Amino acid sequence: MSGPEDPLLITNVAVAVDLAIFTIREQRLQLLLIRRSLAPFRGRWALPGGFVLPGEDIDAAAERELREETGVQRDAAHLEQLATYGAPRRDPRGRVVSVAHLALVADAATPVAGTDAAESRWADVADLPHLAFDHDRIVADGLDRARAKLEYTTLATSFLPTTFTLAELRSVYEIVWGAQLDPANFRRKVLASDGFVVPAAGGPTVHGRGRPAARYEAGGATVLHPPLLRPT
Amino acid sequence: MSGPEDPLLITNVAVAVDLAIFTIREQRLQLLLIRRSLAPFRGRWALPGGFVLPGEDIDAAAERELREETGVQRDAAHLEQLATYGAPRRDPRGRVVSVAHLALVADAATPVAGTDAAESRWADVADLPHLAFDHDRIVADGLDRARAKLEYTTLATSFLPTTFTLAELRSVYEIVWGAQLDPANFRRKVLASDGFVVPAAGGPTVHGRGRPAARYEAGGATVLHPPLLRPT
DNA sequence: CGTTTTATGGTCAGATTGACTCTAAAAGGA
DNA sequence: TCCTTTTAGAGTCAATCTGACCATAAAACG
Repeated sequence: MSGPEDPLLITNVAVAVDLAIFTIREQRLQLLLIRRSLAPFRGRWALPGGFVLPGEDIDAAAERELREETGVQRDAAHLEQLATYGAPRRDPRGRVVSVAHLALVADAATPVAGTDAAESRWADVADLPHLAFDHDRIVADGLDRARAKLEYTTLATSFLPTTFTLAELRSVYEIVWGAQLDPANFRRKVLASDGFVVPAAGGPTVHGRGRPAARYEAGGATVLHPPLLRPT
Repeated sequence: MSGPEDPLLITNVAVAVDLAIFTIREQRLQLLLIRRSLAPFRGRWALPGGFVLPGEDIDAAAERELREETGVQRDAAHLEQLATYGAPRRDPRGRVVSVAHLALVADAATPVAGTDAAESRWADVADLPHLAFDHDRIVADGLDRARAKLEYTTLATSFLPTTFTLAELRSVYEIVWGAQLDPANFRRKVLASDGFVVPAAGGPTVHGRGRPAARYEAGGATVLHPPLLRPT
């Protein structure tokens, strides 16, 4: 593009980042919500987010927000840009362009505490309230992205702690996709995918019931060849 | 996110859209470039783009730019948001956040004429000059996206006119992926993909050499089940 | 100590894939 | 006209992959 040659064309635009932060808790896919304490949409639930600071990179702003809201460091979670939402009237106070991000975090590492005072909670994705602004759409887009990316990337491991069993990994897929997978076939495909998972050092788990499962950790791979397709 | 509660936080940010417009001409994947007539990067090639007007939706701005640069209407091409680039120093004049878009257009419908005066050309993707701003990265990201989306969507048809032969469709894949595909196997997979292509009304083509091929047109499908994976 | 539960290894028929072969239908040249 | 060249399109076949199962292993529970 070109620069602001004509200052008259420059709208006073504010740039924000909003985060759709997903995790899996209690066997359910959940999303972090913040209750707005200010107008507009005061009292309404919304995605965590905030303005990009002067001189701050957009990616850095997203990382900062993720850290502020969950205490999660960049390397302990997956964070990627989702899409940018800039309809003229999406914020009644003025032109605000929001660069939405998708974050996947592990359960253990995401206390709701540590937030900047505002009330927050993990909400079941299957039972979300109507959100402020255009955040309903952002969440829908984020869900689509997450579900699709499980097929051809190793992203599912982002929902899990450092080491995990194949049953836990399968559970991630089942919860995100809302479909049952055959344990034996899932194992075969995952183990055949080069670099998806590698055996972890420690011994088996004590899961409580059933035969203890071997522990694995994420391998170096980030894309899956071939993909692990959703059941039709 | 929340609104501009503190006016001091609002940087004077300009929002632009930049377009990576790909087409296939002369059996090569090409990208539309504009030569900058103003500083910065004056004389350097860059992606077409411009500022989002006050009150204009970002998507609308992208459609407008596409129309201005190529004369292509929205429905005759594929246009999607790619990513947003907002590093603080990406534009030396000030903070400019660019919402990059990816466009795929058919050859016939894209004259370089009709442009707003600036010099423009189609450049081979394999032989691009060093572009202004961070446009090299935008192009690389757009290429990755396009190559990946050919696998699991019917996007390849966007490069072709309304009706086309399977050889032409295969050629799109081969040019974008830079790999040869077996004609017979390609045909089998495409015809087996429900709604990818449907036979066109008109008779066969006279291609010049060889047996004339049947004409097809894009079917209603937009995603491919199963995907048409790149050769390994 | 038997029952239940889950992990993990195998089996098998059917579907899919990649590599090829064969025929059809045109153009171009001798 | 007839032969050669070229590409479209149908078909074959072995290797691989997939989904649906079955079987055994290793724990907890009563």
